[in-house]
Formats: sequence, C-alpha cells, structure tokens
Amino acid sequence: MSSTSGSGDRILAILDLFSPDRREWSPDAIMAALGYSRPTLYRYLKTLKAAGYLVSLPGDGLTLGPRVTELDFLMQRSDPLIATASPFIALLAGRHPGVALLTRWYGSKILCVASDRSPDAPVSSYPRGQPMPLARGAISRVILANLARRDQERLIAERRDILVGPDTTADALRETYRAVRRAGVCIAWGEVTPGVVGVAGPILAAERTPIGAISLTADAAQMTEERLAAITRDIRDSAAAISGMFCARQHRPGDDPALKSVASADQDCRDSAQHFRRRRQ
Amino acid sequence: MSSTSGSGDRILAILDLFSPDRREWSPDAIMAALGYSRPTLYRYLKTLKAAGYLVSLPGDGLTLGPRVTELDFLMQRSDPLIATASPFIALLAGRHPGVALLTRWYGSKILCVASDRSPDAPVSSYPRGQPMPLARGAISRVILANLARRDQERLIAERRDILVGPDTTADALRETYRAVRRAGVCIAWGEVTPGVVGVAGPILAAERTPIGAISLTADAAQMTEERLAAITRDIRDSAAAISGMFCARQHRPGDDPALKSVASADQDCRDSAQHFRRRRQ
DNA sequence: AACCAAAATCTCAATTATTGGGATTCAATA
DNA sequence: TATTGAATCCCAATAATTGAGATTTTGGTT
Repeated sequence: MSSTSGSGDRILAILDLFSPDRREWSPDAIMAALGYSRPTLYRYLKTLKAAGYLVSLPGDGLTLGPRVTELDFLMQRSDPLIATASPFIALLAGRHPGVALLTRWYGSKILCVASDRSPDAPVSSYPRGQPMPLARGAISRVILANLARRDQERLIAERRDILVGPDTTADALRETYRAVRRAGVCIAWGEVTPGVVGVAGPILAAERTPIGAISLTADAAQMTEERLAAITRDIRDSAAAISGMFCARQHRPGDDPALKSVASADQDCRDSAQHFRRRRQ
Repeated sequence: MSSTSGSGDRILAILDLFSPDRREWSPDAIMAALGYSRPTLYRYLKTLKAAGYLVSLPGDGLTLGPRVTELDFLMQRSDPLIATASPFIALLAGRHPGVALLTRWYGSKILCVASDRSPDAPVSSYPRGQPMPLARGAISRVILANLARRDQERLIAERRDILVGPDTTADALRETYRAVRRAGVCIAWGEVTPGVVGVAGPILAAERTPIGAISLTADAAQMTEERLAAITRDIRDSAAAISGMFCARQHRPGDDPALKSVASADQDCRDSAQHFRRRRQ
C-alpha cells in the first residue's frame, strides 16, 4: 500500500467518521477530529454535499445523505456475488429453520450484504448492511482461516487486542484456523448470539483468497445431530458452488446471470460443488 | 459553486459512472470516459477499492462495493428526516390503500428514501433507493414548485430538454408551479405509472427550501372524490407537520427523536399542521 | 429594522502534493 | 518457459492544493 491519493483519502476519511455511535458531525468537530484547516474542510464538505454523500441538518450538523442510498440500490443489483449467491441463500433458508446470510470480506471488515430467513426463524440481529464482529462467530473464523498466510499473520498481529484473549493464544488460533480451513466449513455455538449455532462456509475467489462467506444461524436448542450434519453439508456445498460459479463468470463478461431459481441452485449445489472441490486438490 | 476540491471530485466522478445501464467498468473504459492518465486512475482505484467503495470482479472489471451498503445502513438510521417522517408514511399507508413514499431532493435528483404500503396495495415500482423522474409526477412537481425563484429558473433552463415538451411551454410550467405552490399539494394522474394517481406534499426546511416530499400513489380506477379529498388533506397536513417537526429539531440537537407511534403521528398531523401553516403566512 | 455573532466563503501567495510519460514489475496464459 | 497485458514504480515538472487572515453571508436577537 505504497502510493495512495492523499486528497481523495482525506475526503473519504470524512465519511469514515460517521458511525452508529456518532451519526452527526459538525464542521468544527470534523476539523478537530481530522485536523483539516477550515477552508479546506469546507471545500471538502462542499464536494460531499453537492454530490449528496452528506446533507446538512437543521442547526449545524451533517449526516450521511441520499447518494449512499442510491449507490446501495445500484450495488445490490450490480454485485455478481449477490446474484450468484441469492438462490443458495434462499435454498438454505428454505431447507433449514434459521437465518441464511451472505457476507462479504473487505478491508478488514465483514459485512452482511444479503440475507434470507425461513418463515419460522428467530429474528436475525444481522440484517443487510450490518458489520459483523471480526473476532467471534463462524463467519469470521471461516474467513480468517482461509486468508493467505501472510494476511492472516498480519491480521493476528494488528488485531491482537480482539483476536487473542485470556483463553486464546495466537498459536491456538493458528491451529484452529488450520483445522477450519481443512474442514472447509466452521461451526460455532453461541459466540455471537447466545443460544444460536452458526455454520459458515468460505467463498473463495480465483486466487483462493476469501471474498466472503455463506452461513446459516439456527436455534441451538432445536438442533439435532443429523440436522447439523445436513446443514454443514449444504453450507459446504453451497460455498463451493458459489465460489466456482463466481470464478467461472469471468469468461462471459456482461452476461447478466439472471437470478437462478432455487431448484436449479439445488442442482448446482451438487454438481459444481464436486467439480470445484476436485479442482482444489 | 466556485471553488471545489478538484482531486476529490475526480475520485467521486468515478463512482458516478456506475449506473443501472452500466454496472461494470474496466479501468480502460474509465480512463477513456474520464480522461485520466493510467497511473492516476490506478491510484484513485486503489483508494476506492481499499475503502470498499469498489470491488474487482473476476476477469477485469469493477463494481460498487460493500462500503456503500454499510453507509446506507447507517444513513437509514441517521437521517432525522426519515425518523420524523416514518410514522406519517405508516399512517398514510394505513389509512389509504396505496404506496406511501418519502423522497429527498438533492443535487438535481429526487430519490426515494423510505416507503410503506398498505397490505392491499399494488406493488410499487419505486422502492427505496430508486431515483424518481424529474419531469413527471406529483412528487417532482411539488418539489420544483417550491424551489426558490432563481433555482427554479435555473432548472427550467438547464433541463429544458425534459421539462419543456411539445405540450408544455416554460410559461405554462411557471404557472403550474405557482398554482401547486399555493395549493401546498400536487395531484397527478398516471404520469409516472399509467392507471395510478399520485398525491404529493412538499417538505420544507427552515428557509422554505424544499428538501423532499411525502406522497401517496393509489389505483386511479378505485379512486373516489371523497377519498381523494381525504388523501389530499392527509398529505398536506403530513407534509406541514413533518416540515415543522424537522425544523424544530434544531433546538434539541443530539436528541434522538425515537420513532413516534402512528397514533401520535396522527395527533401531530392535526396539531403541527395548523401551527405550521399559520407560520407560513 | 438594525444589529450581532457565528458560519461559510473568498483572496492569494507559498509550497506541497499531484500528475503522467516511460520504465519496470507482476501475473496470468499459452 | 515465453509472452502478453495489467498494475505499479520512478521522478522531474508543474499545476493544483493548502491555509492564514480578511470578508461576506446567514440566522437569530434586541
């Protein structure tokens, strides 16, 4: 990460200030937080406001503006990963009572980008758009486990504070990751939400780097051994199928992979999964 | 709009390329479209990709990335206009069969930022995130009608192509706007969607500038005169109430106006509307 | 209506950070 | 392994960004 475009970074840094804890910022607060001079900041704000990324509040304050909604609307229809994975999510939620999620890995964050739930599922606490914890749960673990060695090490070093705790050493982590990676799936009991079991599989891009995960969370109290085995199998197959289809996409660019039906997803799930796993060797 | 931050604008311009018609862009296409040099473009792209605004597709292409989803998630919970207007939208959709929308005006676009529909409503073609046409429909007209004189003129001049057509002169437009402004509400029959009637009221900020609109669209075939009168009254009152509440907000900053119930919105609808209209004189 | 304080914008010189041509490295494919 | 195209690096030139301070605008108050 050598050369970045400084000015652009400084503008985007303003958007980074907005968080669930602080959804309104005054110009002065931004100045203090980022150390920009007044004219410079107002120039940046003019740009961001003109484009709709920020809007003024009555009084003096700023919040995120409608342009982000517009972009998200587009993004939802643009991301081929979402298009590819949607039928699988529906399939999972249809077969097993629970909440199926598609999450994406970016920067060093995990974000839910699509979800589906069975009619009788407990309400999910992680709807679309919600960042997921990096240190806990099946999703995060299955992603971290599939990182390239050096990325994994970098992350362990950088986020030592949250990844390594009183009951986890760095070495234990590495061992866990190795096992998860080999298994191709990860199961976690009540790590994110008590009383809920989560099963997650990795979505891997061509170079074998994880770009996201597919998962199902279900009520732990109603979980049986067979059911868990079935879920695990479905998750693993779905993850493999999605990975394979997503990579294959590159050969038919511009081809809008019209949302596939749940039925055909089911088929793909069996077919592609095998092919893909075979190729992995 | 004299001094803008050039570098930042050039970065954001990249995001503007993405549209429903073209959701994938290759670096070369961007270079051609915007005329940036190769190193510069790649620097920009690195910034945008690192922040998650763009992601690489398999092959070589880029699409919008998960960061916009994250921001939208936040925005939805940050925008006090949405918080203020939500109960009114619910109220409208509850009282009248149809689709109630909250739209925001920014730049020179109209965007739907929240919606609700009655159980028996025909499906809306304008969900959250969807841009609305500038030249047709009750929403656009009620917003344009309430623009400050010079903004209105500027817009008429700039978007002459879509605003002034074979059956509309600029003067007729101005006259229409004047009438709509005076009425405080606008009704349009089948302009956006055939067979559908739309009623919209303006949401005005402190300085009387429109920042959005609240509207209800309903099946024209099932519309009666009384019903339309009732809707019109509700829309006008809601719009006035929201405008008043939104402006009042500035005196209790940081105060999270916890979502009000539909019942209390109903009350506000009557109360505030009168106050606000009185103040308008 | 006139006034006041705070917010937003402007001016402009200094300088710094950005730019782009060309060379180079990296990565994927045959 | 050779080959092509994509992505990055290098570095001097320059054009664009920056910020102190002055100025205007805005919104609220007496």
